[in-house]
Amino acid sequence: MPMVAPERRRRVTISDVAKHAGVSKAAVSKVIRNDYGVSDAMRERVQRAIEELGYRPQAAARALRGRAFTIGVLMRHIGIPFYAEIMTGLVDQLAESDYQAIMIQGGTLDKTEKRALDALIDRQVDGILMIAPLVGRTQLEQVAREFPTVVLGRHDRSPAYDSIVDDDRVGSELVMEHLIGLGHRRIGHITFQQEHGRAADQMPRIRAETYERVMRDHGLAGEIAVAVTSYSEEGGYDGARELLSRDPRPTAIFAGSDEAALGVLAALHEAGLSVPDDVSVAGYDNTRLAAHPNIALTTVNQDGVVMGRMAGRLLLERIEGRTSPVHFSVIPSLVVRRSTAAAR
Amino acid sequence: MPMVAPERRRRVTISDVAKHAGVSKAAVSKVIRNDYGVSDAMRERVQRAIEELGYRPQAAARALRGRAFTIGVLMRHIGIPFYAEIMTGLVDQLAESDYQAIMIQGGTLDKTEKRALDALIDRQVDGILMIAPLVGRTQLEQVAREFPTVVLGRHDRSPAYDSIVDDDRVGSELVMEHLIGLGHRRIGHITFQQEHGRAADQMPRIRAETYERVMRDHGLAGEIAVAVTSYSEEGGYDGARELLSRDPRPTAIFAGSDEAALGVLAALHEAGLSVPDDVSVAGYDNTRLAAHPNIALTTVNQDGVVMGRMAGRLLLERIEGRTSPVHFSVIPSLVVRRSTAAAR
DNA sequence: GGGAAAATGTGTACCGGTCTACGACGTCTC
DNA sequence: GAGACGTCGTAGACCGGTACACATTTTCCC
Repeated sequence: MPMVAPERRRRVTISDVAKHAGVSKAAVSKVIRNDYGVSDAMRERVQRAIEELGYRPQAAARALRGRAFTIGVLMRHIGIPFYAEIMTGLVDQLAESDYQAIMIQGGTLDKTEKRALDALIDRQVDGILMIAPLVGRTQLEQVAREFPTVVLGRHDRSPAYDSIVDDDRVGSELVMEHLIGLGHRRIGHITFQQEHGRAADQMPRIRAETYERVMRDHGLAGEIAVAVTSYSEEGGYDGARELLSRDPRPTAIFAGSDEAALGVLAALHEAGLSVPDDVSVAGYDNTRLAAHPNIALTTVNQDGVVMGRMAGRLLLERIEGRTSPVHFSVIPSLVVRRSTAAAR
Repeated sequence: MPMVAPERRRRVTISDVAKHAGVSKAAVSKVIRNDYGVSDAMRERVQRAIEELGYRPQAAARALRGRAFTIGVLMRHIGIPFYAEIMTGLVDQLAESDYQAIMIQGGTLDKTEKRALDALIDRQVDGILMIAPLVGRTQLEQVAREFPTVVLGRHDRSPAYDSIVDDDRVGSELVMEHLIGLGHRRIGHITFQQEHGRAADQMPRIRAETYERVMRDHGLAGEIAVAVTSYSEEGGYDGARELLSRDPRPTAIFAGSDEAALGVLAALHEAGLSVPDDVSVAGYDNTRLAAHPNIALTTVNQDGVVMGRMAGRLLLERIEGRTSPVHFSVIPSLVVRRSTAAAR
């Protein structure tokens, strides 16, 4: 018996459908795209043929002339719970449209992010969602001029793109008023220093400035203590050690992010200090971890799902032709857990 | 002064490059693809033109005839730290090639996963990495027959695709021997019940079976106690409550995943039981959280980075034409932390 | 020096869709 | 009943690359 090669059967194309339905390619195309000038009879006929053959249009071919029906999402890493929330919202919003979201990791270097962004552009995405991108404002605007773009998590507005941000000022105020309300005076803050010469990300700056302003507003200017490290767990750890080395040490620490707050908790644990008895700790982001009983971190919740859904809506609008920019701000809320308590 | 429309300048194409360099399109294409039959002079000349014009080939156009240089990754959700590790390995491996990885979320339903998989296929990816997919084996094989496919985290092998798994048998043995070595006898286990009629995911079954086997091997058949919930935090919580309701209650719990172990910790916390004094807890996966001092979970480490890198390698090989299947197994290791201690 | 073989460059069909232009037909209006 | 107009369907150029066939030149070898 002769060995037959496992025939890699060709994918069904629009021509196959046209032939099967006894109509022209153009007609099938019209039906697919819900274009004007199709009779009910034609629509039904073509749709049955599509059904029978199991036809699915090929995005690459569509992209060449029309749209790819693809939204590209650029993020530093996956694995960040807040990003997952954003995606949930985005996917939910896109579910009713014909668009699909694909994600790509940009990493934490300018170079790798650039490569990832190019990769999206090369793949002819119809719109781009950039989550907390590193890229400079000028290049960002250049991209935005060519493709519908929504930037999430960056405070530098531009008429060229839409932006979605959490109102970090409000969120930081919530934390600070909470701590001060508990009687704390020596409150330390951990912030994130951008690389030199990069104007990109104002978010840590806003949180830090709000911290300082609220301190001053309450006559605590002399107690201001900021550790400049990063928003990572390591950054929180290092920052906490720096703050704890002060004499007298702070009775509360407002970490700029939950990640950093985790590092703070680790440092306190190591130093034999108890939370919240010796030191109160607050974070920002309300990551899933923060809710765990062993962590129970007081933090700020920003609704990632809402942000993601909004991102989807804005992108679809831009794809449909809107050119006037929209800047959307989400009001955060405070989530009080066991990591903060009255000062002693 | 007349208002000039912000001219959306056309993207540079291969023809532009050809014209600029004074050669044919075909020649440029050859240079790009590193094809045979290009002189050094030609190569240099074309490359300079590409440089000068800032040309980048369009993936959609390439895909139509040749390759898209894209690897599609299908995962349930982003936001899972272990997946992030896999991606790190994959991206690292692909960095030296011309391929780019894009990700898509399949969700936890058959229907949404199917849609996501179709979306990848419609986008003409050259290879697919499926991380713990839900899809049935038959359909999986069908996809694999048409596209180079690597499946990660599923134990059902097939000649049609490559698979990468953690050796769950070894990992579970490590945990169990550790607990038994500490003197525990009443050890409970939390496992994940697949939906009815789905043969998909044997992984929880292997962990559970190994648990039972080791118990029996040590003459502890009578102490076997399994809670069937899920691998999520909620599942762990529910499972722990079920196990704790026994009399006498177990002195140790082996949760099938770190996620579930977090839920176990929450339940114990709520019940006023101390870890590890009253109950020892072990997980599986060594997520980043497990390492945090406030959690300090004994768990099994599987090297996601290695798995991701291997996935990349296998995919590239398949794209290059390999058809014989490869099944790769990663040997896990035990990470002992403070959540386990000698039985009292 | 001559013929074969290897190296190099080009022309062009083709991939699978979209979109524009146009023709055929039916309906309405006066 | 003629012209205007709206509706519906089709032909075929086109998007930006790739790949094959082929022409031309160069190299090699005896």
